[in-house]
Amino acid sequence: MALKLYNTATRKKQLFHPLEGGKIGIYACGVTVYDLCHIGHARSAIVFDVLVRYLRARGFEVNYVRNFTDVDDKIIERANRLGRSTGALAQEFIDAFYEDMGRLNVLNADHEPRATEHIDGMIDMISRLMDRGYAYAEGNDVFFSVEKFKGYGRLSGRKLEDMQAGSRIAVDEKKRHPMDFVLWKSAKPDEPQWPSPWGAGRPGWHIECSVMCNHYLGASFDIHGGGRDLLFPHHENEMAQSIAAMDGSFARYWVHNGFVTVESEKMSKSLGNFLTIRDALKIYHPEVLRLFLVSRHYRSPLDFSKNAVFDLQAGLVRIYRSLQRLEEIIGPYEEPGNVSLSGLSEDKQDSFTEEFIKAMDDDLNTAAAIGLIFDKVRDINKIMDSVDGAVDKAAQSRLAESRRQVYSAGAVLGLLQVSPALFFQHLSSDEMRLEPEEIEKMIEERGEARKNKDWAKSDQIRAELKDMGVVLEDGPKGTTWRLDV
RNA sequence: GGCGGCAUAGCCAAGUGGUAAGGCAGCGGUCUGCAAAACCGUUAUUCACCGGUUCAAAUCCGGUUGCCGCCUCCA
Repeated sequence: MALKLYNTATRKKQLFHPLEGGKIGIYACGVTVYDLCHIGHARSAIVFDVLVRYLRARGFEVNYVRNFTDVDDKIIERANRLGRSTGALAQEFIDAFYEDMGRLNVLNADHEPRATEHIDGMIDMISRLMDRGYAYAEGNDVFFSVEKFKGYGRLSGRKLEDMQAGSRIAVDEKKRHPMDFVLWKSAKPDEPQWPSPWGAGRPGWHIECSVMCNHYLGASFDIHGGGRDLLFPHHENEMAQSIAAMDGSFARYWVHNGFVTVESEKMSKSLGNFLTIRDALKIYHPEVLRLFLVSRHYRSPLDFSKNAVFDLQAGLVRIYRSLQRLEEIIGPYEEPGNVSLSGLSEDKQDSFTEEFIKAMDDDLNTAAAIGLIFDKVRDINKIMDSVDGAVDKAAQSRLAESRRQVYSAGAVLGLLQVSPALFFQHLSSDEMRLEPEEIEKMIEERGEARKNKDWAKSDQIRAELKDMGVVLEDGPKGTTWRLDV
């Protein structure tokens, strides 16, 4: 079995073969830094994070590039409105991006270029397009001529003649064809600008990604990703201008993630159903949110609802509870430096790793992969139930192996990254101001009552603790307590 | 108007030709003084609807209905 990815360009799942041996170049469109990221940005970032983690676990050497668009109409507009520089505004939201994505366990890319760092490259590429006859200057603006590029529209599956350019927005009359798009915009007062052969100005949106792809990954590279909505016009345009300028094939596989909707509607500021990562994390544990975002296949729309997220939380709690119980039996988990899924199946009877790989190989079927983790957790619980008390060597090694599998799978998904104790602590961090000594004292008191078979008193103490958010569990080794989550 | 996607139990969600994963919730049981947790069993004769192909279809084909996305900045 080998990795199959759905390639938007061919509209099929295809076997993935890297351009060059064990090396893979991936470019994912990042964010425009004019505001906080929402959970849709989180989903996209997490999808490619999982892809990169998985490819690395399979032994590939991945060169992952993710950009920041730091010059753009919206940034300029907002900066002007706030009376701030675009640079400072962009930096603020880049910092916020790292903070929010970091909390969600999204790893940094290998290269995280900003558009403004590649202005020279953009001018070079635009010049090449001019030289090759794909671009024309009109005043101080430069446009890409879509009619000159054979196959324009092929990626997104549309024909020039079918598109209703300007149906919702007036077409710039300087364009020779309504679908022509801007490569270089002439400078306006109070806007960032750079000198160019066509006069001072700033780049159009699409050219930055073309240039950065080319700079870090070359004229042909393996995977280009982004949200479904970027397919057109952004990716179509990126591809057209890149191939027109550099030849090559540009991206060989196009991977697009589906949207997060809220109450079945796309998030948008105008609808007011816009949920930032930051706000979501006030309600949900980061891993709960991350689990939710990978619980559905990445290409499907994902509808965000509080109930759905809390249902998943209950599942994650169950996993962590098992891991916690496991620590009591075989000690804390020692994390290996690198996660590797190659050659993991020492036990031929146990197909967990094979099945996990099979699921992930099938166009990153994270939903199926999560199902396997739950199956494995049940196995672990079963073993723990059966050995309660006396753990022999065989059971111990089976438990340790199972746990390693769960954690390896978790690491590929970017989950199970904290200790069970920490997870539960964070999950119930509603500042209950609990005094462990006080709780222990009450448990001791209840223990006395139980010894005297004073069930009324015992149950009353338990009820009091329950009101405080503490759940008791009477086991063979005595009573333990945990926070109610 | 053009293009594309989706429809699986009370809810969430895998499954793309071989007889319905998993999670949540529910019910019954084991354990427990009672609980909690865990485990076991159970919950869709059926995959929006109607036709067709096939020995065999949730899966393929045609049609119908409903929902959604893109065509404008957007993850």
